[in-house]
Amino acid sequence: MPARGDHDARRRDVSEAVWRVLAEHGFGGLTLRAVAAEMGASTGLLTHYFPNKKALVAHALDVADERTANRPLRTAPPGMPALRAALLDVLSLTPAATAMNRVWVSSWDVSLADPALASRQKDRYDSWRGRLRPHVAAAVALGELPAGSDVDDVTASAAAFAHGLVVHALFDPARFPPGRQTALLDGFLASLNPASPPE
Amino acid sequence: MPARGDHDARRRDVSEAVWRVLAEHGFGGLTLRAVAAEMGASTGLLTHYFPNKKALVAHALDVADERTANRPLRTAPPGMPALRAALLDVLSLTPAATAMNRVWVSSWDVSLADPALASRQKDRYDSWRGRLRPHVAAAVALGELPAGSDVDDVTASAAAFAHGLVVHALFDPARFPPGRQTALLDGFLASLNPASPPE
DNA sequence: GGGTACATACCGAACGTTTGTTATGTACTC
DNA sequence: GAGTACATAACAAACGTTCGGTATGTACCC
Repeated sequence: MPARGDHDARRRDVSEAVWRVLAEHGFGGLTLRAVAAEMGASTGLLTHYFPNKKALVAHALDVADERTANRPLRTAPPGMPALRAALLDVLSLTPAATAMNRVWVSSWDVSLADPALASRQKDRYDSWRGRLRPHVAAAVALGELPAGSDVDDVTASAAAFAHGLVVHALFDPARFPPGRQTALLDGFLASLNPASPPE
Repeated sequence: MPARGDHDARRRDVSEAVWRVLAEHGFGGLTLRAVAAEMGASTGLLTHYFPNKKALVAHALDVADERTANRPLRTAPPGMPALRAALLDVLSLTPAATAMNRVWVSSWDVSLADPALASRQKDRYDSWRGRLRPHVAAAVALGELPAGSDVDDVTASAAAFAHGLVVHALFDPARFPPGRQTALLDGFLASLNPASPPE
């Protein structure tokens, strides 16, 4: 029996079961019974920790977001290498990352349908771009990007490119293996600096 | 009452009602009764034309795909202008295009969960890149892109960029109004050619 | 330290609703 | 009258949610 006071830990356990169900069956297969079965518990447990299904989903996305933020990130020198590393962290280069991306892409449906979730999703990508931005700014300062570059525009472009690549790789993993994803990203980053030769 | 023999037309009517429901409530809100109500009919009509819900959804996606292919496209000179036009056709520059993209993004959840739909979606994006590719090849031939460019890579990058932009614009339309989407796309296309100055 | 009081954690069943699907009925066309 | 094109009604299954019940803790009193 779990000791008292690990209420939050239990909620996290539930959220991870939610995550596992989503990774396998998508939102269409996400039911309270499926989640309960996934963690070997009853639906009573779920309702004990969450007022309703919507709250359960929202918390699962929050937990995943937090785990994404706290996972071991690639380290790289400031400027372009750091930007590259941050974007590589997002691509589907490992099975775990692929499963994660699969769920995030799936979540876009419910997020678009529910204003509250949509707002949260907007904030998420907003803050992601906010974390990318300093790297772009550093790259400009270091002369790795043209002096006239609009930092916000470059950041938004890089974010869009990475997310688009995630989607295409999810549907056609054979055509977008990790090596090609990396190569495409490198090509994109290289093209941002007109001075560098395409080697 | 519809005349006899327009069986396919009626199926298309149904699919467009499906589309409208999806645009407003996502797949979580897609029920046979909702579709029937949307077109002022009964569920009996739906089952008369489709064996089950899955077939109904699949056909709706096919019809939308066909409509996407046959819609009035921008015309532009071969090479980069044509590529730009083709990508602009995909962005959320009008309310209609936004609604369309919203549904496509939503469909990614079910598509990822169902192997049959996933395969179809893969083919769709495959053929889309196939339609983009000639423009890239023409741009290389015309000297608008570096002679050494890998046509497939550039095509894939452009497709990914556009789709990523679609997603970000859907969640944060205020930050990605049509003008900025166009500007970001132009910036991306300009960066593909190292020779052109950033004006 | 035993006994009472109460909160927490969870199960398992039940509730009412909604779902996709099927069956039946009706009107119109050829 | 056979067949198409629907509406209407009914179906069982599955859904989210509610709820009574039980087990297990902690807190306090004597």
